[in-house]
Amino acid sequence: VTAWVLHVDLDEFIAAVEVRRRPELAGLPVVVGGSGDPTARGVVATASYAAREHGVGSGIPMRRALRLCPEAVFLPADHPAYDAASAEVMAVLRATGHPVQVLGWDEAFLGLPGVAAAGPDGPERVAEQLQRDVLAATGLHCSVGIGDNKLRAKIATGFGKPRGRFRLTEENWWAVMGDRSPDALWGIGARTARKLAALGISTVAELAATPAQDLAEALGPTMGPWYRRLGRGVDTSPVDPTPYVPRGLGHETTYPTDLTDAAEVTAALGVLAGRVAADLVEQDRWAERLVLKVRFAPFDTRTRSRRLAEPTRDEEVLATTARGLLADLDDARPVRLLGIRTELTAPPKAENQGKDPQK
DNA sequence: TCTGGGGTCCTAGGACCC
DNA sequence: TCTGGGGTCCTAGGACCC
Repeated sequence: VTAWVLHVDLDEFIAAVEVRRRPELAGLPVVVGGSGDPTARGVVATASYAAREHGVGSGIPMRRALRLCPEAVFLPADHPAYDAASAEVMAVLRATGHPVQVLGWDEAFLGLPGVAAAGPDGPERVAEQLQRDVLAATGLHCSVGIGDNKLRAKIATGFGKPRGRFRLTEENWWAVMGDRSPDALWGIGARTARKLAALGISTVAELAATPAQDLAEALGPTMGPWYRRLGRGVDTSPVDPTPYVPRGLGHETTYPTDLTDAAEVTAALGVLAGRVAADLVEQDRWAERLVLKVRFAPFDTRTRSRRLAEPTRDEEVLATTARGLLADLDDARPVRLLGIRTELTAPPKAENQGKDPQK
């Protein structure tokens, strides 16, 4: 039985990885995103804390980041470097022997059985040791949320940043969360918060007190009741250490300048199909459905999808299918973005995993 | 807000079948 | 056919997260 859940989240992960290999950047405003050129199209992936003091944050356009903080060091995203650093961190977490559920490059849940947290200081001791171990092994700082379930642990982390810990349980849930806006919850964003506000629900406590049926009618039979559970901090899902198996795979590109020529668009779809096919081969997976995404200038986005006649990883089949879907749109406006995503067939049964998929 | 790229899951309407 | 009800699949789009 799991007594506690820890949520480990690296502090300014991408910026920290860049600073780690270029120590002269320590303490400076560092902004990573897009091509690294702050005058080109792209948004900020991560900003160092020094850059955040100028108002630069994840998701804002690089051009705006340049205006807010002209002295910042701008760098392109280097995915292989972040993959490698992430693997170092996850290895430290797994070395504890506790189940680890990876959420992304820089986050994971750990399940602590009762005995591991039975000491006089509870799970804080385990969290502190983890922070020391991660720092010693990787040079990276992290924050840890401590909860009686995954939802509360995940939310708690934000209150512990940077380099700290915070405990959020049934006991202090209402004191900490009750008066906050519902979008403080993991799973409720700006759009849903606005819909809730229109229903007269503007705090977590009000959300928790709303009958599930009212929420189901307004927000859907699955989502409505789920939002109510979020409001109460209820989450029964286990820490699941099963290795992640992707269900889809794709690539998309926002072009430096809009594509206006049909031949250019045709060629660009060929490039995307080639990247997707290469990944399918590399990961030994098969596509059974293809989704074409087109963003016409200035920002009107359409998708068209088609089930493939048979599972494929053939570049030409993907390109031809995507071009056919584009032709169906019958729209000659300039193109800002093209994307090809595939949905994958179930992977071949792993033989020596020792995992029971039913469990 | 001149607005990235990689994902996941849910919803709703229509087709199709019995 | 002036057509009931239920189930499943397909497709487009929405919302969220890192």
